[in-house]
Amino acid sequence: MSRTGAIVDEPAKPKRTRIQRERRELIREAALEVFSQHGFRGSTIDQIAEAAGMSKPNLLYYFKSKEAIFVTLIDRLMEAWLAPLREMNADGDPATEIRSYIRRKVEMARDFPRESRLFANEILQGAPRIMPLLEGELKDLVDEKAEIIRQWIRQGKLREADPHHFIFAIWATTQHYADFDVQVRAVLGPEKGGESRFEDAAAFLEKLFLG
Amino acid sequence: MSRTGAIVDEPAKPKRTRIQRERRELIREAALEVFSQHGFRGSTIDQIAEAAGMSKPNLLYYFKSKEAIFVTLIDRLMEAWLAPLREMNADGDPATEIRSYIRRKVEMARDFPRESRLFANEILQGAPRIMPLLEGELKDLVDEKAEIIRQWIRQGKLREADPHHFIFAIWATTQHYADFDVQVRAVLGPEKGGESRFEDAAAFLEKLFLG
DNA sequence: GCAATTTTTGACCGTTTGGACAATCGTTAA
DNA sequence: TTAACGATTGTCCAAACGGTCAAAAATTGC
Repeated sequence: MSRTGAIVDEPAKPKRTRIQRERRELIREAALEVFSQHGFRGSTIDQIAEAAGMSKPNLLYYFKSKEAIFVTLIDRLMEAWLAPLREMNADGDPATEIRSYIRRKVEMARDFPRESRLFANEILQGAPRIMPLLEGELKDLVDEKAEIIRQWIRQGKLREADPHHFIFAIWATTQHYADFDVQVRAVLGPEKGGESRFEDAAAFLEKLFLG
Repeated sequence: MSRTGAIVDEPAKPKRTRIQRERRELIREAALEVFSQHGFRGSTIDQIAEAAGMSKPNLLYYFKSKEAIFVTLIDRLMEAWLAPLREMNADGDPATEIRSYIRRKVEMARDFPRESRLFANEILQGAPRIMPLLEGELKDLVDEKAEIIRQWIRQGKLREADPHHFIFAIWATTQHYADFDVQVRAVLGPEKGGESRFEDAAAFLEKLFLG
């Protein structure tokens, strides 16, 4: 009731020093690298510590457990993940809005593949840590945007289609280029698999969803 | 040179008894359940053994290591995985062939989600065990079918689009309903997330790719 | 029925892992 | 200068893990 206030989890007074902020960020970066490659269970604290250039006990001085690192990563990730969809504007031109959304998602697949894989891994394992978020914030956001798309369709500005599955299809196709990158590159081969593959994908997807 | 013949891996003479065949199949089923939920590193031999209703040493009597179980699973999986694409027939009606392919892939997402997740997991981790297959057999198959699609497009039977990315898009969207199932159900909610979601998805995807 | 073979298990082993701890080292501010 | 506090590390531990082994139990072939 008095000073501490919070019976719940997070530290009541983070009050981080400069070094703490820097080191925690350094650890997050290293952990992202390791977790996205090996998954949660497949990664060890030692690996993360080495990638961050510090000893294991030192890392555990900044994060009290492996789980704690993972959770802060997921938290940050979800923010960035929802942002592009949030920006879809009901008052904008439908084709332009959809096109922008696709472009941003492809750019994210290109520029933040580790984040995408981390997210995919979490969902694959049954989303044990973010289930409430999926059923709450995410569902609400999708429902809201689906309604916008439904109106665009009603106005004849977009092709007839189920808005929810429309959004799923954009997610699936764009994230595919991050999550299944090795397969994409293996199949395209050295010639077509160069860095142009993201531009090719974006062009293809625009046509697919708007053409 | 003489009797053994194979310098390579697999046992020259499997010569399995009835019990061995049954038990090995039982173990594969249990391993599929466990691996697809927790990934390779996240699964333990004990978990698999318990799921198969036997002791750990007993399981190791049938498969010499955890890795060995995983490998036979992947092998079987890849066969089933390539089959639908193999069936795409150059002499058939393009729309019908694509429609059938999409339907089969959606059915596989519905009926074999564990296999899909196992595969996704392997690719996510960089496909350490199936890279040669991706660059060889898979690439060849995709190139062959892409050529067929290219001709269909040239004949005006399909919309203009890059055949490789066209195939990727079908993979991504259909497998999404297996790999990201928890997210799909969370977003659709109890009403729309019932078992009809696969039929809805199939209908949506047909329109998307052929409409 | 019995010997040979296959199947099953309890006990065990070395290694890896997440994490705790106390001691040390560095920094800072009075 | 020094006391207080922040940062770092070597050492250690208990649990979990993959896998072995010898011996027991069950099955099979005669």
